[in-house]
Amino acid sequence: MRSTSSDSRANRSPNSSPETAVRIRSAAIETFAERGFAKSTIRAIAAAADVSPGLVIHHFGSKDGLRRACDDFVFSAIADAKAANADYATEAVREIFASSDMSLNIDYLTKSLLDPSDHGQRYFDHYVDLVEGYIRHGFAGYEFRTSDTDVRGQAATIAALALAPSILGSRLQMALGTADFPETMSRLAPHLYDLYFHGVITAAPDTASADSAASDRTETPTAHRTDEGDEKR
Amino acid sequence: MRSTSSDSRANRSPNSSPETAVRIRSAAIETFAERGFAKSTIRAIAAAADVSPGLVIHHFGSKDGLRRACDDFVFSAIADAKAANADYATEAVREIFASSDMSLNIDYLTKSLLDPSDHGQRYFDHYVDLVEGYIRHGFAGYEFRTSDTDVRGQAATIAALALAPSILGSRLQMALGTADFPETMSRLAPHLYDLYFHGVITAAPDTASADSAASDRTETPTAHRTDEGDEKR
DNA sequence: TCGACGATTGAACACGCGTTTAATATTAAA
DNA sequence: TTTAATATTAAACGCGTGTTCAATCGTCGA
Repeated sequence: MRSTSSDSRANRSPNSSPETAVRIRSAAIETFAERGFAKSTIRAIAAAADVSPGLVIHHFGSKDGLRRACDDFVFSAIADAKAANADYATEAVREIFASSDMSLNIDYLTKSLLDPSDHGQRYFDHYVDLVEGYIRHGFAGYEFRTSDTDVRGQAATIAALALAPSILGSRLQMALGTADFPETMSRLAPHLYDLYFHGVITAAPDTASADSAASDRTETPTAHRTDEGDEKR
Repeated sequence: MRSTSSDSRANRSPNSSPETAVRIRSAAIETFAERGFAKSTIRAIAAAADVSPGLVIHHFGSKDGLRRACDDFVFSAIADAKAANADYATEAVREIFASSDMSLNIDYLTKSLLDPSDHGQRYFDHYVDLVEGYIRHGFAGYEFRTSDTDVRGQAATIAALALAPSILGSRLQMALGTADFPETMSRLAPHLYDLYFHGVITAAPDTASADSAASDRTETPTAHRTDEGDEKR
């Protein structure tokens, strides 16, 4: 339980403590972003930061402590970026997270979303908030159809779908034969554009074929439905 | 610790290999579906199947062998279900996978999609094929807008988005306060319905506000864009 | 009857993991 | 200079993992 990072009292420590701690944290963020938390080993992170495994523990207390430090850093980095871009935002939705070093943070958060961590949930909730704000008040000139009865559910839906390309990035890349993630995204872009502007379904079987722009239903003929009966989950 | 349920010792003949192997595989599929491959231990699977860890290896060679057996079984189970439902299909897209025991398989494949396994990719490719077929020829009375230039990319896009609710099921459940996955899905359903039928964006900033139903673009003002510059991935 | 073979098990092995520990190096304060 | 405190490391500890191994049990063909 060393108090770390922010040194307790006036000590520019003998060696290079803060600098080294930052280097370890950076290596950890990269490793976590690439392999996920569970598959990342302290030894690998230590090697990437060119220090001993013991030093990682010394500075962050434990692997979970390291994770918390990374979570905090990434989260506030994104919050800062959001604040900075809030004004002259020129593109929509996730475009806020578009700067070069932000893609690393996105990878990190995407991985964080996939293993059951509190921070991952916190990030997802925050992201839903963000989308809800966009839906309600627009974003960068774009305006959104707003659900009459359940904007929160609408925001959660859009948020989940919007994260899919990042989460399935490597699968999409393989399926489409694209070289890297940006290329994959520009391949998807026109279809996302179409979907968000016009939808994809043009005709329903028999019922409800001509309900033009009515929002919100609770039970529908369901153009897209998922599991029905199941046990756990 | 060997407890009741299905007796294995007494009347069961010495060689109950096929039945036992099936029981192990079933336990493995459940465990993998719930916790993912990496976090599932052979000991846990063996306990769930009421056998010793060694027997799991004896029947399947290794943990990877067990995984392969599970992959094959789930994949062909889904293929069979698809073939069976191919005719009187009544709902769209993933609805084929809607029977009670199929939700387990979906969980399994969803997990398989998230860690880098060959079978996960194979499943994703297959799923894109499926969606592409629906887009081209319709499904159960639904008709889809078809991209002029890149149906494959369109199918991959829709496929990825369609998987998002399953992948992020627990996150959505927490964010919305829903009780279980079916409830979560019925919360999302109307918004998915709206999105797939009509889209969500109603007005763009300045450019391209009145292109009504034009499909396919290669560069757009991008209602939904993602990362731009990044290094790895 | 009897031997052989496969199913099955409990114990143990080898390994990688997060973490601990004892020792050393380095520096600020006295 | 001395002293105290921190940074840092190499080695080892404890644990959980996948897997191996020798032994046991039950069945079946001879």
